[in-house]
Amino acid sequence: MATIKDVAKAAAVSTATVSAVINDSAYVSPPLRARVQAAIHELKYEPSQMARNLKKGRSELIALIVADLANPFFARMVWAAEAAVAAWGYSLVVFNSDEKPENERKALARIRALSCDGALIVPVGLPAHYAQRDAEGRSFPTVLFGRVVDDRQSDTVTIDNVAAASQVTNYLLDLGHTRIGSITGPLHLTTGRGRLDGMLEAMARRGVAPEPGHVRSGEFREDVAYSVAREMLDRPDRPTALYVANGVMALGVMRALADLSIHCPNDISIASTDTISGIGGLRPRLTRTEHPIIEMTNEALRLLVDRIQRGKDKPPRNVVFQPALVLGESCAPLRRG
Amino acid sequence: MATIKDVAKAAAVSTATVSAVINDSAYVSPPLRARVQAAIHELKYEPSQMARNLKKGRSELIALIVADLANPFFARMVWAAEAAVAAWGYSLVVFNSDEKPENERKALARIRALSCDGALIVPVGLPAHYAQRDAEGRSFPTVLFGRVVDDRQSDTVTIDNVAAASQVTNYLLDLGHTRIGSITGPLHLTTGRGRLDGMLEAMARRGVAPEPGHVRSGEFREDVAYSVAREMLDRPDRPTALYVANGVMALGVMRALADLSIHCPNDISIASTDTISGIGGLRPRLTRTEHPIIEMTNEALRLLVDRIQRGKDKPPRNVVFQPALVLGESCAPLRRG
DNA sequence: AGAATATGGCGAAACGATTAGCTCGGTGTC
DNA sequence: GACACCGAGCTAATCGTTTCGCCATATTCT
Repeated sequence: MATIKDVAKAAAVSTATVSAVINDSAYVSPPLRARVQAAIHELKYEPSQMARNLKKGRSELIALIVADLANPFFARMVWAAEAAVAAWGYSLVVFNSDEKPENERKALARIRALSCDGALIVPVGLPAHYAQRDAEGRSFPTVLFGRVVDDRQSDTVTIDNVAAASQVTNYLLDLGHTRIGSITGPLHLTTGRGRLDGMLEAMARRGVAPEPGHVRSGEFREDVAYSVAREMLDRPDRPTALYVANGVMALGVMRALADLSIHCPNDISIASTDTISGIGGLRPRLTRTEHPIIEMTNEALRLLVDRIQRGKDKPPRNVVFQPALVLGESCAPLRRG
Repeated sequence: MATIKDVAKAAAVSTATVSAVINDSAYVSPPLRARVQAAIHELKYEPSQMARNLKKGRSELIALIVADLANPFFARMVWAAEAAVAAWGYSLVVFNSDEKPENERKALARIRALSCDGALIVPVGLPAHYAQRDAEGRSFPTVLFGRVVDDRQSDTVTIDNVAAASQVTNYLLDLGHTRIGSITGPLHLTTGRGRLDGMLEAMARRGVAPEPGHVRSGEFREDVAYSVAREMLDRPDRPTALYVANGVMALGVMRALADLSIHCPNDISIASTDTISGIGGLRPRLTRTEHPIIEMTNEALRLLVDRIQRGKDKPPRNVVFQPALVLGESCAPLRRG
């Protein structure tokens, strides 16, 4: 590769002038500028981003750590993040913590080593200090996404999980259901806990409560939801309606229903929270809340880039999005008797 | 951040010694080593990957350009690639060309600027010279994935598309179908062209050919497949079986069938090539070929890392994977009459 | 004993850019 | 004509590492 020195030599100017031409950082007379540009073209010179980064102390890299890359929800987030990051002139480095604190720790170390300019993190959920302050007391630009952890340093972008679950549950209650069950996510995550709380609250407001055994917690995984659903639904006292905590799990539940020959919505009503691409082909269409994941990701990156480019010392901001209820055909009014 | 100089000063040694301690690159006497390590700990020193990279001329970054990040197939590939890359000690920078040559060009430029050590590329399909040789004639380590383009410089990892389509088509023929239609991918891509060719070949071997209007090409997108299917299938002379070129499109076709109240497999048999996660919840289960995307991605990264670490001048290798036919319930024998 | 050989550690030159500070003519003002 | 001022371009220091070559000292060989 040609370096800036080669160009300087070829154009018979100093490296400072070449730099000025490249960056438009100072006035260079037309003849010189032309010579420099000719030399650049001639030598196929491209400035080394690495050298530039070292000097300027930034890397134009933004890191994304997601909790589960195999989950289509987060895959979609990667898609949105790549586009947003590119639009801001950065590149995206992707990490998968796979819900394991250990992997998250490794990724964070790697991010510091690469001197990424900032990080968008779907935390695994342990209370942690993500926005570690360095020696000078400046904190590393960080936006936490989707899950709330006890971190008063970082910006956060989340969805109102309680509201999402309440909306869905109220809809089921309005259809006359009272024997409502739920397959929840992990309860140490706000996305798991909050959705269960929202459901319980909504039921409590109508003076009902789920029966024991009708609320089962699991992981946000298709196969786990499948087995939990098979077990819960293959008995006479099964619920008449089921609230499933996320889209991936809903797929598992639908698969279980098919295997058990339970018809939805005739035999049981199913509703869920959040959505995943590909769910569109499912019949019956699922009644669910949709989360504006693209808008959320864009907003998160707006916050992040703002923190990178403007001050790192602004107070943290917390943006909460509202979910929207979308009706499918997976729920039916309770049949008496 | 503390630098190597600070550490050297604190431990009263030279920076060379600190470097030797960090990298284990030379013998350092126990007392000195201890002093240095103490200083490192004391100052919370972490070597700057950026400075290191500049000096050593590598970045420990591997780039991945996929043709369509919104496609679950490629999302899954990102998942596999992140894991593999991390296992090799690299980090993954993700780009989305969105099937646009212009975006791919930009991504390639960015990759060079970041001095990534290598790139795994799902090419948009234009004949191009990906493994550009630099001034010294060494080519940039590149592996092309999934689609064949005219590039004799790069390693490639692909699937045998013709075989995939043939298998599926033969299965439909064995069920007695002869009025077989197809919704194909873009024919300028080998994944599109090859699958159509495989289907036509298989039919030709049995002395049949699709009727005009029963082969329609589109894009690898759910919505495009949906509208093409609606149009093709909403007429009396519709095919009795349909071969759909990929998983995303199959979802769109199933959606069209539901809207048209055409029952699968009673009224029409559907089969497709490749698979996507989430398709598991679909009923009836799709008869399809499965592509070993994880193994393919792992193999591609093995080739890439090998090329990065061993010679860049080995002759290019081309690995072709074979698809496997997986039977679902979306196909039924032809009903005479 | 003196020469040859090893060995631990240091000094300083890279890597490829940016940028502060300087030089050196040319203008403008009084 | 002397003075300050300005603007284009250059020199050289710097970012934080790695690494080549060198220098003492200690060990071994003849």
